[in-house]
Amino acid sequence: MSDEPALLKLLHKLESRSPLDDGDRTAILDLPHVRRSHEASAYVLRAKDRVRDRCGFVLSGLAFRQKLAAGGARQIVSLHMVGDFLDLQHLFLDRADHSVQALSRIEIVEIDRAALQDMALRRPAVGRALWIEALVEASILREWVLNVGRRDARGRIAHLLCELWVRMEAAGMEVRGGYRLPLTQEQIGDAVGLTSVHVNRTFRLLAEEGLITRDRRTVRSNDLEGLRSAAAFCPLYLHLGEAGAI
Amino acid sequence: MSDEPALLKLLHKLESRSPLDDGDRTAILDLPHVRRSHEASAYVLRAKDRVRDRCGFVLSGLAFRQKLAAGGARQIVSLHMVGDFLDLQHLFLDRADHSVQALSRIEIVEIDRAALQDMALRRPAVGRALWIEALVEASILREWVLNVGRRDARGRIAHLLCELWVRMEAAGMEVRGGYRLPLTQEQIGDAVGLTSVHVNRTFRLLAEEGLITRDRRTVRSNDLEGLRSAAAFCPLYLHLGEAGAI
DNA sequence: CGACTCGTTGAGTGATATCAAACCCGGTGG
DNA sequence: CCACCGGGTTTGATATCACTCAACGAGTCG
Repeated sequence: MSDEPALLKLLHKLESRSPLDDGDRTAILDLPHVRRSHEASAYVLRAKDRVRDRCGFVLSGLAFRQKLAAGGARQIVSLHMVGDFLDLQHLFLDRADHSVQALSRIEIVEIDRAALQDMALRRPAVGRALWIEALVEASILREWVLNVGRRDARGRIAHLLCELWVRMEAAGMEVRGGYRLPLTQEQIGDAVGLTSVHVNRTFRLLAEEGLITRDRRTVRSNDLEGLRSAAAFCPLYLHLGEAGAI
Repeated sequence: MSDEPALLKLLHKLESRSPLDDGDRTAILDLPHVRRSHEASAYVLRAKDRVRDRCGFVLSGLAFRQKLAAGGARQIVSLHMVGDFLDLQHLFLDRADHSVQALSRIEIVEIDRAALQDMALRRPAVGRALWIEALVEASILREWVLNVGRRDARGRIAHLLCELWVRMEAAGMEVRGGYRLPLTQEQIGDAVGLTSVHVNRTFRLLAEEGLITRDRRTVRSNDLEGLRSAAAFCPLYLHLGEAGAI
């Protein structure tokens, strides 16, 4: 339970994106850092604040990014899990343009921001890995714009479920025919631009179609193909196959 | 009309994001490059293609990024103008997750991709500037998710108009009480997740409210404050004040 | 002048929101 | 062990925003 494993996880993640040499590896493992955890719904970062001098990397649990519209409407703009960076999006920006919040209890490593900036700019292999991380996140944002802008309720939710399915698998989480989704229906609505009531009805619809089954907060599917086609899900945008150089 | 000015424009853009030294400047001006132009609606890059080995930087004209949903519905996920990079989003990714298309006739400089990657990874000051560019673009994407997910038609269009207003001014384009918006109403709809018919009605509504006036494809406003408040526009997400380090 | 694309408008429909109530379940305290 | 409480879920009834379909008008290009 030392914090050695924490940086190892970070190392593995980066290495999966770009080949590193020994210098890179030891530099990563030498990064000044602190382990922390947040309770569900705790803020990791608040919109409009000055960006913190530590950068979080998720070790376990889920988190999300959030923006508020006038009138208090909320939009969740991304979801994050093991192996995701929480502050890469602000690595070189000084004002937070959105909030980051824990969804469930999460554990993170906080890395010194200046040190991470330095790695990004002065260690090409690490820099490449970080670039890829940031670019993939932007790609997911584009898919979310499409999701919210051009799919109906059924497609939106099906797509969200497919995306999480694939991302969780890729992140090495336990996904065997289903997974735990610790979002309330209201939060799901905030992620896909719907009302909690309509999310509920749409879940029922998907269940009636035999595409999913639900129990508490776990979602399962015996018909993943059906779900994918309901979502018109194409995982290219997750850039999973690419290690940066093919 | 040599292409000297092209790289100078690029240089100025980068310098506005991060202070550069002489070595950076000459490296930028030495970048292998080609000047090109595209006719309106020409593709600069197609989704699912292998990413090209040149990176475009806009000198004049407008371009947009686009994704298709099943059934042919289209979503425009971003708009670009002078001083924007067209391929930064794929700088370290190998498959295009979206298409890039010219909106009006555009002029671009195409920079050798490997050379730009190299600058990003090996010239810290330039790398920082490129990071900021990419991160701001992601920030705009988050705002678009919010726009499409949580604002009504009036708010969405007002917000788009405000964003373009501010970005065009910041890019040094001529904006004096109004600007030319070379999008068809259908394209505007594709950008904000509405039908062209509804875009039309909403424009009329905004005009009736005295928030805008239209003539052909130019939009003007005598009541920018009113328009901003209709959009609940807060320009923080454009990160214009920040040079990267405050 | 005809053909086309884009903008405008009307009428009818449909998807999603809103409001409100009941229910379910886990947690807490008597 | 039961009663209660509170957040989340489920369901119904109704309202509304935005979509669809369809026609017409206006500008542009050959």
